[in-house]
Amino acid sequence: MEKLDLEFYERPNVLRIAHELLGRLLVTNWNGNQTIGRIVEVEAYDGIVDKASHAYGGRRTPRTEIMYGRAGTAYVYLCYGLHHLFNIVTNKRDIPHAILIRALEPVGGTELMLKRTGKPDMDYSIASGPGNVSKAMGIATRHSGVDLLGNQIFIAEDRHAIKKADIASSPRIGVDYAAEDAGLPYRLFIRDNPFVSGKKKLVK
DNA sequence: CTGACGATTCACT
DNA sequence: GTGAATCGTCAGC
Repeated sequence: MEKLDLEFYERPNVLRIAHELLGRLLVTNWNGNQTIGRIVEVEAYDGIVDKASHAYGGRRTPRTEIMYGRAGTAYVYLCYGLHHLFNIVTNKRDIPHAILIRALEPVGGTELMLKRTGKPDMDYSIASGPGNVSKAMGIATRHSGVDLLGNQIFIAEDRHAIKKADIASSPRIGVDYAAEDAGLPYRLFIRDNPFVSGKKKLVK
């Protein structure tokens, strides 16, 4: 499996990268256990100009500092005290772009995913929604800062390219606080994929 | 030091 | 549709 490289992550257009992440494989690897999921839903966060981003207005805190670092790094944070949300840092240093992975279609290590999530059987919800993605993949806040060019967590190329026509967009979920930016179509997902989270309300 | 709250999920009405 | 779970983070004192 070929990893996506630094050039891929360092590019300036976060929406373009988000588009290109769809259909690719997220891999986690630790304690001799590997899990693999195809990325079917993402959200782009456009740095300091984006009111929905933790880095809006150039806000820097110990937690968000990761986003100002090198592209191709994991940014994981705890949401609502219980959910670990996994993001990918993009663009050059000091430009805090990030992409939230919101849903995966299980590809490998499904037994382990079932064990981690406590589900008796495989179903569409196993890695649907950002909290469930992390749970199924075994990702937690302690992985914030992990290098995606390494072997623990990485994104792999995949032969099957996603056609542009198969990608749909909508406003992002749970960012109503972001005023005029709340309506931006920065949530991207593979049309008709049953693992995509939420209700189906297509924008285009 | 303190309190308010979140890029959510799930069970329940 | 509504509400509880649950705790690290951060602004404000």
